[in-house]
Amino acid sequence: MDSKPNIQDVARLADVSIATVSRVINNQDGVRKATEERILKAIEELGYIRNAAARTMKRKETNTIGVIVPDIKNPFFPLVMAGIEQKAREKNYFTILSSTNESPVIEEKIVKNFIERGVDGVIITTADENGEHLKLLQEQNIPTVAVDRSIKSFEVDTVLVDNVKGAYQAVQHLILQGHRKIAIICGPQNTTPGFERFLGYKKAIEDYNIPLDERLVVQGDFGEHSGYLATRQLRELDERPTAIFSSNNLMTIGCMKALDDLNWKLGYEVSFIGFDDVDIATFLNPKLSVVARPMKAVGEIAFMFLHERINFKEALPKRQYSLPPELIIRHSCRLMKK
Amino acid sequence: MDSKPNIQDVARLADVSIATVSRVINNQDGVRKATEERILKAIEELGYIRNAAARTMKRKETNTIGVIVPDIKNPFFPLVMAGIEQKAREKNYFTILSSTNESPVIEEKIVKNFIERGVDGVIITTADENGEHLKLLQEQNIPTVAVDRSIKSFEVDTVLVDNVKGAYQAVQHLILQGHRKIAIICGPQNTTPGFERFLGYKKAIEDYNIPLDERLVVQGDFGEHSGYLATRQLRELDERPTAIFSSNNLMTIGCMKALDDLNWKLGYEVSFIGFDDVDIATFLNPKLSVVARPMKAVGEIAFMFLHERINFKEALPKRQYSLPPELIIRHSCRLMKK
DNA sequence: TTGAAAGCGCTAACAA
DNA sequence: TTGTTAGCGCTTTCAA
Repeated sequence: MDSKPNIQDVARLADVSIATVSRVINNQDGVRKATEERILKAIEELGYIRNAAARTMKRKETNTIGVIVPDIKNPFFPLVMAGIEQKAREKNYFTILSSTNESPVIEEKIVKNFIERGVDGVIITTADENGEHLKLLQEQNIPTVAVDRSIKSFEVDTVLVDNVKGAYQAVQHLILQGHRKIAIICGPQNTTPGFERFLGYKKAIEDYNIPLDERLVVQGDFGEHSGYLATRQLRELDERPTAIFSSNNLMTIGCMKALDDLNWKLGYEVSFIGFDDVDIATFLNPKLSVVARPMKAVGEIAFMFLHERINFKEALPKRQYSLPPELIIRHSCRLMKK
Repeated sequence: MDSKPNIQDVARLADVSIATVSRVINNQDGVRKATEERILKAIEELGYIRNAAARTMKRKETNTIGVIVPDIKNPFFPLVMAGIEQKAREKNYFTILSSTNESPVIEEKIVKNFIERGVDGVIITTADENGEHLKLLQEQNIPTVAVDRSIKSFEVDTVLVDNVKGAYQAVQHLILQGHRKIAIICGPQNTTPGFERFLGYKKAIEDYNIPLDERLVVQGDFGEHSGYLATRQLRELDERPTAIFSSNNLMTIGCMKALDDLNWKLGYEVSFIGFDDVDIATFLNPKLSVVARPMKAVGEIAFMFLHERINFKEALPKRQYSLPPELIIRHSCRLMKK
């Protein structure tokens, strides 16, 4: 067991040719039982493990998919990942995950590295939807699925949650409670989720004949701190909103911290609803109403798409799947007293 | 651009030998400027990307480390991962992550797959500390670092947080507030964190001459639901505890849900302190006191250990690093009224 | 400064 | 049922 044993060593020990050993380690038939056992024994004895690099060189496939997320610390992604991994495991695929820290530069490096490694496909939530830095995927003809954020510069299969509908429902709920001064903490408008959720907000107030008040529209960056700042800004207004809609989980957390610091009474002085369910939702008093997304299902469908794309490459037209969000009513939206 | 271009295609187009191309793509010198530019141009034109499999075959190293965690959905791990990734990126290593779902069987498969791929090392929080299923790592002489949970069956570098100390401080804090009926929600006793935190608990009450009351020791499995159940069980006691110490983050969450359901007033009727800081800690009322762990530092040190081990293999003795936890006092532990 | 060529460990086509 | 052999795409040694 000096340096790593290879297929040669096994063949020699079992007194057969390497071709026969190859058959055994690949579970092909056409090997006499006794021979197989001898080989298995040799493998065991030497502690032989097949070299994936060499195998890949011949086979041109790795049975591995790469997953790229912008921020592993955002709980949304581990949940999506769990869905991907489960389905992948069923189909005998391996999954490798990398996080870009929201940096397109790092993202590009990761993509390149994944391609070098010959992943059979990639699932990505990009740090920059314009997607120029992802052209490699297209050029190299790598099956790709976009999740949560779409890619502008070329066509890919995409799995999204219906952001417009989710935001609409949330805001509608507020309106039906009698609110008219409804603020929105927006995500970045150059991202699909940020833009579409704002769209849903606008659509809802429009449908109910509420004029859009620019002062109630505050920009955030999907980060916790921006939610905090936005909330403080809203509090400064002469005419304060009676309700707030936050566009994502992290900003919701920031918003709650601000509410607490400002002593702005959740549910009483200001109603609240957020996009994305969060851990803290049921621990607050009152409990937070939210629009929840089916993260695991997102991951599962993303993998199914990718798997089909890997196996039929050109044949399929590009698809987009939009999952319905779910409105979860708890107690943070109160009826407006007239 | 029919099938993927290789080094041959580049060489042909640039009218040089493949050796020269190889020099360029590996940034070696000894290539005339003009030649280099011609090659670069050819690479660009063809969209050439070097094949990692072929490269690995020659080089015998991948500049990649594998990370194995038991549950990607537990926020502890993404945070550790962030620390690993950051340091790895600095040293030009790539990181691939897989989650085992707490299954030693899946874990063994992942380990094997990582070895097949020739990872230069692995960082692992194992699903089964006895570690028989990890012998491969040892046999194949793969540099390995254990994180958070140790491995019994062979020696590895290990990075832990000082569980005994953390639990001791937490329980001591309770004692100094005048509590004597202090319950513990334990983790599995066959895991290092579960066992050691119980040890810290015992040590603390012993030091302060409080007899161990078996009824106040409830077993959990580190999962949320077990924390919930444990809390209900404690509530049933004739002599209820005046304080609870929970051994990890998920059980803390379960415990909080139970407190709420049982209408058992946190801080007033029962004091609480938990191992691990949690998102919800500062949103509860009163805010939760906890023992926090430096997750990112854990990841960083784990990578540093691994990196040294990769570069000096045999030379180093096995090391164990124990990080100090931090006691964060908020408001969930109240002074006992005499 | 450049090129020729050996060979890394494996799979698969073909032959026996 | 088993063996021989030609590469897969690259790095690296040696020679020019």
